[in-house]
Amino acid sequence: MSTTLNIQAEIIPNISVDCVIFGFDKNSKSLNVLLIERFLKLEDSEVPAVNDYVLRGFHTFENETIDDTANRVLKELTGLEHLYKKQFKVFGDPNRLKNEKDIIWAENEHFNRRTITIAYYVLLPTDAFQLENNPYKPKWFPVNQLPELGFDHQKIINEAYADLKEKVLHKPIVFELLADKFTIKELQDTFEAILGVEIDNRNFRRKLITKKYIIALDEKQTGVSKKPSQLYMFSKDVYQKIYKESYLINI
Amino acid sequence: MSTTLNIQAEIIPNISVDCVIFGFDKNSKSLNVLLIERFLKLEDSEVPAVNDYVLRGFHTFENETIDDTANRVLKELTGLEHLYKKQFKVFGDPNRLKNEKDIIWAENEHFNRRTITIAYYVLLPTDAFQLENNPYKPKWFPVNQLPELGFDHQKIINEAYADLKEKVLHKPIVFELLADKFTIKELQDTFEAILGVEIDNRNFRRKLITKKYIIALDEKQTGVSKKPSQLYMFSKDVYQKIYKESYLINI
DNA sequence: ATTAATAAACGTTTTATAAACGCTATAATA
DNA sequence: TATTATAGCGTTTATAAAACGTTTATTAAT
Repeated sequence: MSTTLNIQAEIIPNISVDCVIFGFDKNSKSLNVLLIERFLKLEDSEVPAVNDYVLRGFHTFENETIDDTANRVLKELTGLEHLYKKQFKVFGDPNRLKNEKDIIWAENEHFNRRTITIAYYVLLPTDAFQLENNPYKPKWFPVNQLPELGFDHQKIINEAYADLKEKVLHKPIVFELLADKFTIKELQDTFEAILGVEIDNRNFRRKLITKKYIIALDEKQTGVSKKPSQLYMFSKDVYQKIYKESYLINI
Repeated sequence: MSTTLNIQAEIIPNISVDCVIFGFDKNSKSLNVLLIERFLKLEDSEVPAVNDYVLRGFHTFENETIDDTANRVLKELTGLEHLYKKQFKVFGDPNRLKNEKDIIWAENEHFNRRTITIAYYVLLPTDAFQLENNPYKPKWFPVNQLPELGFDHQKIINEAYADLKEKVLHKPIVFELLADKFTIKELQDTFEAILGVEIDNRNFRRKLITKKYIIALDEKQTGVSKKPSQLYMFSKDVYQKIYKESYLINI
Protein backbone atom coordinates (compact mmCIF):
# COMPACT_ATOMS: atom_id res chain seq x y z
CA MET A 1 0.00 0.00 0.00
CA SER A 2 2.68 2.47 1.00
CA THR A 3 4.52 1.47 -2.15
CA THR A 4 1.81 2.81 -4.41
CA LEU A 5 0.70 5.84 -2.44
CA ASN A 6 2.79 8.53 -0.94
CA ILE A 7 1.22 9.04 2.40
CA GLN A 8 2.08 11.44 5.12
CA ALA A 9 1.25 9.25 8.09
CA GLU A 10 1.42 5.66 9.20
CA ILE A 11 -1.68 3.67 8.54
CA ILE A 12 -3.21 1.29 11.04
CA PRO A 13 -3.12 -1.88 8.99
CA ASN A 14 -6.10 -3.66 10.51
CA ILE A 15 -8.55 -0.77 10.69
CA SER A 16 -10.28 0.78 7.74
CA VAL A 17 -13.28 2.88 6.88
CA ASP A 18 -15.68 2.16 4.03
CA CYS A 19 -18.21 4.63 2.72
CA VAL A 20 -21.55 3.79 1.20
CA ILE A 21 -22.31 6.93 -0.75
CA PHE A 22 -26.00 7.26 -1.50
CA GLY A 23 -26.90 9.77 -4.17
CA PHE A 24 -30.39 10.73 -5.17
CA ASP A 25 -30.86 11.56 -8.83
CA LYS A 26 -33.97 13.71 -8.99
CA ASN A 27 -34.25 13.38 -12.75
CA SER A 28 -34.39 9.61 -12.87
CA LYS A 29 -35.89 9.55 -9.35
CA SER A 30 -33.36 6.92 -8.45
CA LEU A 31 -31.48 6.24 -5.25
CA ASN A 32 -27.96 5.36 -6.31
CA VAL A 33 -24.78 4.07 -4.76
CA LEU A 34 -21.35 5.27 -5.83
CA LEU A 35 -18.91 2.47 -6.61
CA ILE A 36 -15.40 2.23 -7.93
CA GLU A 37 -13.96 -0.44 -10.14
CA ARG A 38 -11.67 -3.10 -8.73
CA PHE A 39 -9.51 -4.33 -11.55
CA LEU A 40 -6.47 -6.58 -11.51
CA LYS A 41 -4.76 -8.30 -14.41
CA LEU A 42 -2.02 -10.70 -13.45
CA GLU A 43 0.99 -11.00 -15.75
CA ASP A 44 0.42 -14.58 -16.74
CA SER A 45 -3.20 -14.25 -17.76
CA GLU A 46 -5.28 -12.82 -20.56
CA VAL A 47 -8.48 -12.39 -18.58
CA PRO A 48 -8.45 -10.11 -15.57
CA ALA A 49 -8.19 -11.91 -12.28
CA VAL A 50 -10.37 -9.34 -10.58
CA ASN A 51 -12.90 -7.13 -12.31
CA ASP A 52 -15.78 -5.98 -10.20
CA TYR A 53 -16.91 -3.06 -8.09
CA VAL A 54 -16.33 -2.03 -4.53
CA LEU A 55 -17.04 0.77 -2.12
CA ARG A 56 -14.31 3.29 -1.63
CA GLY A 57 -12.48 3.03 1.65
CA PHE A 58 -9.13 3.49 3.25
CA HIS A 59 -7.18 2.65 6.34
CA THR A 60 -7.16 4.93 9.33
CA PHE A 61 -3.96 6.79 10.04
CA GLU A 62 -2.27 6.54 13.41
CA ASN A 63 -3.04 10.13 14.33
CA GLU A 64 -6.50 10.39 12.92
CA THR A 65 -10.02 9.95 14.26
CA ILE A 66 -12.36 7.55 12.52
CA ASP A 67 -14.56 10.41 11.39
CA ASP A 68 -11.54 12.11 9.87
CA THR A 69 -10.72 8.98 7.93
CA ALA A 70 -14.20 9.05 6.49
CA ASN A 71 -13.93 12.76 5.72
CA ARG A 72 -10.61 12.20 3.99
CA VAL A 73 -11.97 9.35 1.85
CA LEU A 74 -14.99 11.44 0.92
CA LYS A 75 -12.98 14.51 0.09
CA GLU A 76 -10.65 12.54 -2.15
CA LEU A 77 -13.46 10.83 -3.96
CA THR A 78 -15.98 13.65 -4.31
CA GLY A 79 -14.02 16.82 -3.60
CA LEU A 80 -16.66 17.65 -1.01
CA GLU A 81 -16.47 18.34 2.69
CA HIS A 82 -19.06 18.53 5.47
CA LEU A 83 -21.18 15.82 3.94
CA TYR A 84 -23.88 14.18 5.99
CA LYS A 85 -22.47 10.89 7.14
CA LYS A 86 -23.56 8.23 9.55
CA GLN A 87 -21.29 5.65 11.06
CA PHE A 88 -23.68 2.74 11.14
CA LYS A 89 -21.83 -0.51 11.72
CA VAL A 90 -18.52 -2.30 12.02
CA PHE A 91 -17.77 -5.28 9.83
CA GLY A 92 -15.17 -7.40 11.49
CA ASP A 93 -15.87 -11.01 10.71
CA PRO A 94 -12.54 -12.86 10.51
CA ASN A 95 -13.82 -14.39 7.26
CA ARG A 96 -15.05 -11.22 5.61
CA LEU A 97 -12.71 -11.74 2.68
CA LYS A 98 -13.67 -15.20 1.70
CA ASN A 99 -14.00 -15.52 -2.03
CA GLU A 100 -11.15 -16.16 -4.42
CA LYS A 101 -11.02 -12.70 -5.94
CA ASP A 102 -10.79 -11.07 -2.55
CA ILE A 103 -7.87 -13.28 -1.64
CA ILE A 104 -6.01 -12.56 -4.86
CA TRP A 105 -6.64 -8.88 -4.39
CA ALA A 106 -5.60 -8.80 -0.76
CA GLU A 107 -2.35 -10.59 -1.57
CA ASN A 108 -1.58 -8.29 -4.43
CA GLU A 109 -2.20 -5.21 -2.29
CA HIS A 110 -0.48 -6.83 0.72
CA PHE A 111 -3.19 -6.03 3.05
CA ASN A 112 -4.15 -7.55 6.31
CA ARG A 113 -6.74 -10.27 5.91
CA ARG A 114 -8.09 -9.50 9.34
CA THR A 115 -9.09 -5.93 8.76
CA ILE A 116 -12.08 -4.61 10.52
CA THR A 117 -13.85 -1.89 8.68
CA ILE A 118 -15.99 0.84 10.11
CA ALA A 119 -18.77 1.57 7.67
CA TYR A 120 -20.42 4.91 7.06
CA TYR A 121 -23.16 5.92 4.76
CA VAL A 122 -23.29 9.30 3.17
CA LEU A 123 -26.17 11.21 1.64
CA LEU A 124 -25.99 13.74 -1.18
CA PRO A 125 -27.66 14.66 -4.47
CA THR A 126 -25.90 12.94 -7.38
CA ASP A 127 -25.32 16.30 -9.05
CA ALA A 128 -23.37 17.63 -6.07
CA PHE A 129 -20.17 16.82 -7.90
CA GLN A 130 -19.01 15.65 -11.32
CA LEU A 131 -17.80 12.16 -12.13
CA GLU A 132 -15.71 13.19 -15.13
CA ASN A 133 -11.93 13.10 -14.81
CA ASN A 134 -12.19 11.53 -11.42
CA PRO A 135 -9.10 9.35 -10.92
CA TYR A 136 -11.11 6.70 -9.11
CA LYS A 137 -13.54 6.38 -12.03
CA PRO A 138 -16.53 6.18 -9.75
CA LYS A 139 -19.94 5.25 -11.12
CA TRP A 140 -23.48 5.54 -9.84
CA PHE A 141 -25.63 2.42 -9.68
CA PRO A 142 -29.26 2.22 -8.64
CA VAL A 143 -29.31 0.65 -5.19
CA ASN A 144 -31.52 -2.15 -6.46
CA GLN A 145 -29.41 -2.93 -9.52
CA LEU A 146 -25.89 -3.21 -8.26
CA PRO A 147 -23.15 -4.96 -10.19
CA GLU A 148 -21.02 -7.76 -8.81
CA LEU A 149 -19.40 -6.50 -5.66
CA GLY A 150 -16.09 -7.40 -4.04
CA PHE A 151 -15.36 -8.23 -0.42
CA ASP A 152 -18.44 -8.11 1.79
CA HIS A 153 -19.55 -4.88 0.23
CA GLN A 154 -22.93 -6.14 -0.89
CA LYS A 155 -23.65 -6.93 2.73
CA ILE A 156 -22.40 -3.53 3.85
CA ILE A 157 -24.62 -1.77 1.32
CA ASN A 158 -27.61 -3.88 2.33
CA GLU A 159 -27.19 -2.95 5.95
CA ALA A 160 -26.60 0.71 5.13
CA TYR A 161 -29.76 0.76 3.07
CA ALA A 162 -31.77 -0.92 5.82
CA ASP A 163 -30.52 1.64 8.31
CA LEU A 164 -31.29 4.49 5.94
CA LYS A 165 -34.85 3.26 5.34
CA GLU A 166 -35.43 3.10 9.03
CA LYS A 167 -33.81 6.39 9.90
CA VAL A 168 -35.49 8.38 7.15
CA LEU A 169 -38.87 7.82 8.80
CA HIS A 170 -37.93 9.54 12.02
CA LYS A 171 -35.06 11.87 11.33
CA PRO A 172 -34.88 14.77 8.88
CA ILE A 173 -32.20 13.27 6.70
CA VAL A 174 -34.01 13.18 3.33
CA PHE A 175 -33.03 16.76 2.86
CA GLU A 176 -29.41 15.70 2.62
CA LEU A 177 -30.24 13.93 -0.62
CA LEU A 178 -31.59 17.08 -2.22
CA ALA A 179 -30.21 20.50 -3.06
CA ASP A 180 -30.82 23.27 -0.53
CA LYS A 181 -33.81 24.43 -2.55
CA PHE A 182 -36.25 21.73 -3.49
CA THR A 183 -39.86 21.18 -4.48
CA ILE A 184 -42.38 19.19 -2.50
CA LYS A 185 -42.61 16.75 -5.39
CA GLU A 186 -38.86 16.13 -5.30
CA LEU A 187 -39.10 15.47 -1.59
CA GLN A 188 -41.87 12.98 -2.22
CA ASP A 189 -39.88 11.33 -5.01
CA THR A 190 -36.99 10.94 -2.62
CA PHE A 191 -39.10 9.22 0.01
CA GLU A 192 -40.63 6.99 -2.63
CA ALA A 193 -37.25 6.00 -4.00
CA ILE A 194 -35.83 5.22 -0.58
CA LEU A 195 -38.82 3.35 0.78
CA GLY A 196 -39.99 1.78 -2.47
CA VAL A 197 -43.58 2.86 -1.91
CA GLU A 198 -46.11 5.18 -3.49
CA ILE A 199 -47.34 8.13 -1.49
CA ASP A 200 -50.48 10.17 -2.10
CA ASN A 201 -49.21 13.47 -3.39
CA ARG A 202 -52.04 15.55 -1.97
CA ASN A 203 -51.76 14.28 1.57
CA PHE A 204 -47.98 14.34 1.47
CA ARG A 205 -47.95 17.88 0.21
CA ARG A 206 -50.35 19.10 2.85
CA LYS A 207 -48.49 17.34 5.61
CA LEU A 208 -45.15 18.76 4.61
CA ILE A 209 -46.07 22.35 3.85
CA THR A 210 -47.72 22.70 7.24
CA LYS A 211 -44.46 21.85 8.99
CA LYS A 212 -42.84 24.97 10.34
CA TYR A 213 -39.38 23.83 9.36
CA ILE A 214 -40.31 23.54 5.68
CA ILE A 215 -39.97 27.09 4.51
CA ALA A 216 -41.41 28.42 1.25
CA LEU A 217 -38.96 30.58 -0.62
CA ASP A 218 -39.67 33.61 -2.82
CA GLU A 219 -38.66 31.53 -5.74
CA LYS A 220 -40.04 29.12 -8.28
CA GLN A 221 -38.56 26.44 -10.45
CA THR A 222 -37.16 27.61 -13.78
CA GLY A 223 -36.49 25.81 -17.04
CA VAL A 224 -39.46 23.47 -16.77
CA SER A 225 -42.02 23.19 -19.50
CA LYS A 226 -44.87 22.79 -17.07
CA LYS A 227 -46.26 24.84 -14.27
CA PRO A 228 -43.16 25.70 -12.29
CA SER A 229 -43.31 24.63 -8.73
CA GLN A 230 -42.63 26.45 -5.53
CA LEU A 231 -39.21 26.01 -3.99
CA TYR A 232 -38.78 25.24 -0.33
CA MET A 233 -35.92 24.91 2.09
CA PHE A 234 -35.49 22.94 5.29
CA SER A 235 -34.64 24.79 8.48
CA LYS A 236 -32.61 22.62 10.78
CA ASP A 237 -32.81 25.24 13.52
CA VAL A 238 -36.58 25.30 13.55
CA TYR A 239 -36.69 21.52 13.43
CA GLN A 240 -34.43 21.12 16.41
CA LYS A 241 -36.34 23.66 18.44
CA ILE A 242 -39.61 21.85 17.82
CA TYR A 243 -38.39 18.30 18.30
CA LYS A 244 -36.21 18.90 21.32
CA GLU A 245 -38.77 17.30 23.59
CA SER A 246 -40.94 15.26 21.32
CA TYR A 247 -41.25 11.75 22.58
CA LEU A 248 -44.22 10.15 20.91
CA ILE A 249 -44.00 6.47 21.71
CA ASN A 250 -44.68 4.71 18.49
CA ILE A 251 -44.17 1.05 19.05
CA MET B 1 -2.34 -8.47 29.59
CA SER B 2 -1.28 -11.95 28.62
CA THR B 3 0.81 -12.01 31.77
CA THR B 4 -2.20 -11.77 34.03
CA LEU B 5 -4.72 -13.76 32.07
CA ASN B 6 -4.35 -17.14 30.57
CA ILE B 7 -6.01 -16.79 27.25
CA GLN B 8 -6.55 -19.34 24.57
CA ALA B 9 -6.20 -17.07 21.57
CA GLU B 10 -4.19 -14.11 20.42
CA ILE B 11 -5.80 -10.78 21.06
CA ILE B 12 -5.84 -7.97 18.54
CA PRO B 13 -4.11 -5.31 20.59
CA ASN B 14 -5.70 -2.26 19.07
CA ILE B 15 -9.31 -3.42 18.88
CA SER B 16 -11.61 -3.83 21.83
CA VAL B 17 -15.27 -4.05 22.67
CA ASP B 18 -16.94 -2.17 25.51
CA CYS B 19 -20.40 -2.93 26.81
CA VAL B 20 -22.80 -0.45 28.32
CA ILE B 21 -25.11 -2.72 30.27
CA PHE B 22 -28.42 -1.07 31.00
CA GLY B 23 -30.52 -2.73 33.65
CA PHE B 24 -34.00 -1.68 34.63
CA ASP B 25 -34.85 -2.12 38.29
CA LYS B 26 -38.63 -2.32 38.43
CA ASN B 27 -38.71 -1.87 42.20
CA SER B 28 -36.84 1.40 42.31
CA LYS B 29 -38.07 2.24 38.78
CA SER B 30 -34.54 3.14 37.89
CA LEU B 31 -32.56 2.71 34.71
CA ASN B 32 -29.11 1.60 35.80
CA VAL B 33 -25.71 1.02 34.26
CA LEU B 34 -23.44 -1.79 35.33
CA LEU B 35 -19.90 -0.68 36.14
CA ILE B 36 -16.79 -2.32 37.48
CA GLU B 37 -14.18 -0.79 39.70
CA ARG B 38 -10.83 0.27 38.32
CA PHE B 39 -8.36 0.22 41.15
CA LEU B 40 -4.59 0.55 41.14
CA LYS B 41 -2.24 1.17 44.04
CA LEU B 42 1.35 1.79 43.11
CA GLU B 43 4.06 0.49 45.41
CA ASP B 44 5.44 3.85 46.38
CA SER B 45 2.18 5.46 47.36
CA GLU B 46 -0.35 5.36 50.16
CA VAL B 47 -3.32 6.61 48.15
CA PRO B 48 -4.48 4.63 45.16
CA ALA B 49 -3.27 5.99 41.85
CA VAL B 50 -6.46 4.93 40.15
CA ASN B 51 -9.78 4.39 41.87
CA ASP B 52 -12.83 4.89 39.74
CA TYR B 53 -15.31 2.99 37.63
CA VAL B 54 -15.34 1.79 34.05
CA LEU B 55 -17.40 -0.25 31.65
CA ARG B 56 -16.39 -3.83 31.19
CA GLY B 57 -14.68 -4.58 27.90
CA PHE B 58 -12.06 -6.74 26.32
CA HIS B 59 -9.95 -7.05 23.24
CA THR B 60 -11.14 -9.00 20.25
CA PHE B 61 -9.38 -12.27 19.54
CA GLU B 62 -7.79 -12.95 16.17
CA ASN B 63 -10.32 -15.61 15.26
CA GLU B 64 -13.42 -14.01 16.66
CA THR B 65 -16.17 -11.80 15.31
CA ILE B 66 -16.91 -8.52 17.04
CA ASP B 67 -20.29 -9.81 18.16
CA ASP B 68 -18.62 -12.82 19.69
CA THR B 69 -16.28 -10.59 21.63
CA ALA B 70 -19.30 -8.82 23.05
CA ASN B 71 -21.00 -12.11 23.84
CA ARG B 72 -17.90 -13.37 25.58
CA VAL B 73 -17.57 -10.23 27.71
CA LEU B 74 -21.23 -10.41 28.63
CA LYS B 75 -21.13 -14.09 29.47
CA GLU B 76 -18.12 -13.62 31.71
CA LEU B 77 -19.63 -10.68 33.52
CA THR B 78 -23.25 -11.76 33.88
CA GLY B 79 -23.26 -15.47 33.16
CA LEU B 80 -25.94 -14.80 30.57
CA GLU B 81 -26.13 -15.52 26.86
CA HIS B 82 -28.42 -14.32 24.07
CA LEU B 83 -28.81 -10.91 25.58
CA TYR B 84 -30.23 -8.10 23.53
CA LYS B 85 -27.30 -6.03 22.38
CA LYS B 86 -26.81 -3.21 19.95
CA GLN B 87 -23.51 -2.23 18.45
CA PHE B 88 -24.04 1.50 18.37
CA LYS B 89 -20.76 3.29 17.80
CA VAL B 90 -17.00 3.10 17.50
CA PHE B 91 -14.81 5.25 19.69
CA GLY B 92 -11.47 5.69 18.04
CA ASP B 93 -10.17 9.13 18.82
CA PRO B 94 -6.37 8.97 19.05
CA ASN B 95 -6.67 10.96 22.29
CA ARG B 96 -9.40 8.91 23.94
CA LEU B 97 -7.15 8.14 26.88
CA LYS B 98 -6.17 11.60 27.84
CA ASN B 99 -6.30 12.05 31.58
CA GLU B 100 -3.56 11.13 33.99
CA LYS B 101 -5.24 8.11 35.51
CA ASP B 102 -5.88 6.57 32.11
CA ILE B 103 -2.22 6.94 31.21
CA ILE B 104 -1.03 5.38 34.46
CA TRP B 105 -3.50 2.56 33.99
CA ALA B 106 -2.63 1.93 30.36
CA GLU B 107 1.07 1.78 31.18
CA ASN B 108 0.50 -0.59 34.05
CA GLU B 109 -1.62 -2.90 31.91
CA HIS B 110 0.70 -2.43 28.91
CA PHE B 111 -2.02 -1.70 26.57
CA ASN B 112 -2.02 0.07 23.29
CA ARG B 113 -2.83 3.74 23.70
CA ARG B 114 -4.37 3.78 20.24
CA THR B 115 -7.07 1.25 20.81
CA ILE B 116 -10.31 1.70 19.02
CA THR B 117 -13.25 0.31 20.86
CA ILE B 118 -16.49 -0.91 19.43
CA ALA B 119 -19.25 -0.05 21.85
CA TYR B 120 -22.42 -2.03 22.47
CA TYR B 121 -25.27 -1.44 24.75
CA VAL B 122 -27.17 -4.24 26.34
CA LEU B 123 -30.64 -4.34 27.87
CA LEU B 124 -31.82 -6.57 30.69
CA PRO B 125 -33.73 -6.47 33.96
CA THR B 126 -31.36 -5.92 36.88
CA ASP B 127 -32.63 -9.07 38.55
CA ALA B 128 -31.65 -11.26 35.59
CA PHE B 129 -28.51 -12.24 37.45
CA GLN B 130 -26.92 -11.83 40.85
CA LEU B 131 -24.06 -9.50 41.67
CA GLU B 132 -22.85 -11.45 44.71
CA ASN B 133 -19.60 -13.37 44.41
CA ASN B 134 -18.96 -11.91 41.00
CA PRO B 135 -15.18 -11.69 40.51
CA TYR B 136 -15.50 -8.37 38.66
CA LYS B 137 -17.41 -6.82 41.59
CA PRO B 138 -19.83 -5.07 39.29
CA LYS B 139 -22.24 -2.48 40.65
CA TRP B 140 -25.41 -0.89 39.34
CA PHE B 141 -25.60 2.89 39.17
CA PRO B 142 -28.59 4.98 38.10
CA VAL B 143 -27.79 6.33 34.65
CA ASN B 144 -28.19 9.88 35.91
CA GLN B 145 -26.01 9.43 38.98
CA LEU B 146 -22.88 7.81 37.74
CA PRO B 147 -19.63 7.86 39.69
CA GLU B 148 -16.35 9.12 38.31
CA LEU B 149 -15.61 7.19 35.17
CA GLY B 150 -12.32 6.21 33.57
CA PHE B 151 -11.23 6.53 29.95
CA ASP B 152 -13.91 8.04 27.71
CA HIS B 153 -16.56 5.88 29.29
CA GLN B 154 -18.78 8.73 30.39
CA LYS B 155 -18.96 9.76 26.76
CA ILE B 156 -19.68 6.21 25.64
CA ILE B 157 -22.50 5.89 28.16
CA ASN B 158 -23.94 9.24 27.13
CA GLU B 159 -24.05 8.21 23.51
CA ALA B 160 -25.47 4.81 24.34
CA TYR B 161 -28.19 6.42 26.39
CA ALA B 162 -29.01 8.89 23.63
CA ASP B 163 -29.28 6.05 21.13
CA LEU B 164 -31.45 4.05 23.50
CA LYS B 165 -33.82 6.97 24.08
CA GLU B 166 -34.21 7.40 20.39
CA LYS B 167 -34.57 3.75 19.54
CA VAL B 168 -37.06 2.95 22.27
CA LEU B 169 -39.62 5.19 20.61
CA HIS B 170 -39.73 3.21 17.40
CA LYS B 171 -38.50 -0.28 18.10
CA PRO B 172 -39.90 -2.83 20.55
CA ILE B 173 -36.83 -2.95 22.76
CA VAL B 174 -38.33 -1.89 26.11
CA PHE B 175 -39.39 -5.46 26.61
CA GLU B 176 -35.75 -6.48 26.86
CA LEU B 177 -35.54 -4.51 30.09
CA LEU B 178 -38.36 -6.47 31.69
CA ALA B 179 -39.00 -10.10 32.55
CA ASP B 180 -40.98 -12.13 30.02
CA LYS B 181 -44.13 -11.52 32.02
CA PHE B 182 -44.78 -7.93 32.95
CA THR B 183 -47.56 -5.57 33.90
CA ILE B 184 -48.64 -2.54 31.91
CA LYS B 185 -47.55 -0.35 34.78
CA GLU B 186 -44.06 -1.81 34.72
CA LEU B 187 -43.90 -1.14 31.02
CA GLN B 188 -44.93 2.43 31.62
CA ASP B 189 -42.39 2.81 34.42
CA THR B 190 -39.70 1.60 32.05
CA PHE B 191 -40.59 4.16 29.41
CA GLU B 192 -40.73 6.87 32.03
CA ALA B 193 -37.34 5.93 33.42
CA ILE B 194 -35.71 5.85 30.01
CA LEU B 195 -37.25 8.99 28.64
CA GLY B 196 -37.43 10.95 31.87
CA VAL B 197 -41.04 11.93 31.30
CA GLU B 198 -44.42 11.32 32.87
CA ILE B 199 -47.00 9.43 30.89
CA ASP B 200 -50.75 9.39 31.48
CA ASN B 201 -51.45 5.93 32.78
CA ARG B 202 -54.95 5.66 31.34
CA ASN B 203 -54.00 6.57 27.81
CA PHE B 204 -50.84 4.54 27.91
CA ARG B 205 -52.69 1.49 29.18
CA ARG B 206 -55.38 1.71 26.51
CA LYS B 207 -52.84 2.23 23.76
CA LEU B 208 -50.76 -0.73 24.78
CA ILE B 209 -53.44 -3.30 25.54
CA THR B 210 -55.02 -2.74 22.13
CA LYS B 211 -51.77 -3.76 20.43
CA LYS B 212 -52.04 -7.27 19.09
CA TYR B 213 -48.50 -8.13 20.09
CA ILE B 214 -49.17 -7.36 23.75
CA ILE B 215 -50.76 -10.55 24.95
CA ALA B 216 -52.70 -10.87 28.19
CA LEU B 217 -51.78 -14.01 30.11
CA ASP B 218 -54.02 -16.16 32.30
CA GLU B 219 -52.07 -14.94 35.22
CA LYS B 220 -51.99 -12.16 37.74
CA GLN B 221 -49.32 -10.65 39.91
CA THR B 222 -48.74 -12.34 43.24
CA GLY B 223 -47.26 -11.12 46.49
CA VAL B 224 -48.49 -7.58 46.13
CA SER B 225 -50.49 -5.85 48.84
CA LYS B 226 -52.75 -4.08 46.37
CA LYS B 227 -55.06 -5.15 43.61
CA PRO B 228 -52.89 -7.58 41.70
CA SER B 229 -52.37 -6.59 38.14
CA GLN B 230 -52.74 -8.55 34.95
CA LEU B 231 -49.59 -10.00 33.44
CA TYR B 232 -48.78 -9.60 29.77
CA MET B 233 -46.17 -10.84 27.37
CA PHE B 234 -44.73 -9.40 24.18
CA SER B 235 -44.98 -11.43 21.00
CA LYS B 236 -42.11 -10.68 18.70
CA ASP B 237 -43.65 -12.81 15.97
CA VAL B 238 -46.89 -10.87 15.92
CA TYR B 239 -44.99 -7.61 16.03
CA GLN B 240 -42.85 -8.48 13.06
CA LYS B 241 -45.81 -9.63 11.02
CA ILE B 242 -47.63 -6.37 11.61
CA TYR B 243 -44.74 -3.99 11.14
CA LYS B 244 -43.18 -5.65 8.13
CA GLU B 245 -44.49 -2.94 5.86
CA SER B 246 -45.27 -0.07 8.09
CA TYR B 247 -43.70 3.12 6.80
CA LEU B 248 -45.38 6.03 8.46
CA ILE B 249 -43.26 9.03 7.67
CA ASN B 250 -42.93 10.90 10.90
CA ILE B 251 -40.52 13.73 10.35
C1' DA C 1 -67.29 -7.12 59.61
C1' DT C 2 -66.27 -2.54 58.18
C1' DT C 3 -63.40 0.83 56.37
C1' DA C 4 -59.32 3.10 54.58
C1' DA C 5 -55.75 3.11 51.34
C1' DT C 6 -53.75 2.16 46.98
C1' DA C 7 -53.09 1.03 42.56
C1' DA C 8 -55.52 -1.41 38.65
C1' DA C 9 -58.68 -0.90 35.16
C1' DC C 10 -62.48 1.06 32.51
C1' DG C 11 -64.93 5.04 30.32
C1' DT C 12 -65.99 9.69 27.84
C1' DT C 13 -65.21 13.72 25.36
C1' DT C 14 -62.41 16.63 22.68
C1' DT C 15 -58.84 17.50 19.56
C1' DA C 16 -55.55 16.38 16.14
C1' DT C 17 -53.83 13.75 12.54
C1' DA C 18 -54.11 10.42 8.67
C1' DA C 19 -56.38 8.49 4.57
C1' DA C 20 -58.93 8.66 0.55
C1' DC C 21 -60.57 10.97 -2.81
C1' DG C 22 -62.34 15.08 -6.20
C1' DC C 23 -61.22 19.21 -8.24
C1' DT C 24 -58.88 23.65 -9.84
C1' DA C 25 -54.80 26.50 -11.27
C1' DT C 26 -50.76 27.73 -13.87
C1' DA C 27 -47.44 27.64 -16.90
C1' DA C 28 -44.99 26.23 -21.63
C1' DT C 29 -45.77 24.80 -26.11
C1' DA C 30 -47.93 23.65 -30.23
C1' DT D 1 -56.15 29.76 -28.01
C1' DA D 2 -56.40 25.02 -27.02
C1' DT D 3 -53.67 21.32 -25.02
C1' DT D 4 -51.38 19.05 -21.52
C1' DA D 5 -48.82 17.91 -17.57
C1' DT D 6 -48.03 18.72 -13.19
C1' DA D 7 -48.68 21.91 -9.20
C1' DG D 8 -51.62 22.76 -5.70
C1' DC D 9 -56.18 23.34 -3.02
C1' DG D 10 -60.40 21.33 -0.78
C1' DT D 11 -63.66 17.95 1.58
C1' DT D 12 -65.06 14.20 4.04
C1' DT D 13 -64.29 10.17 6.83
C1' DA D 14 -61.65 7.26 9.78
C1' DT D 15 -58.31 6.71 13.23
C1' DA D 16 -55.54 7.89 16.97
C1' DA D 17 -53.94 11.11 20.78
C1' DA D 18 -54.83 13.96 24.81
C1' DA D 19 -57.12 15.16 28.76
C1' DC D 20 -59.83 14.09 31.93
C1' DG D 21 -63.40 11.35 35.49
C1' DT D 22 -64.89 7.04 37.61
C1' DT D 23 -65.04 2.32 39.26
C1' DT D 24 -63.00 -1.99 41.01
C1' DA D 25 -60.13 -5.33 43.41
C1' DT D 26 -57.18 -6.17 46.80
C1' DT D 27 -54.63 -5.83 51.55
C1' DA D 28 -54.26 -4.09 55.98
C1' DA D 29 -55.86 -1.63 59.77
C1' DT D 30 -59.70 -0.72 62.89
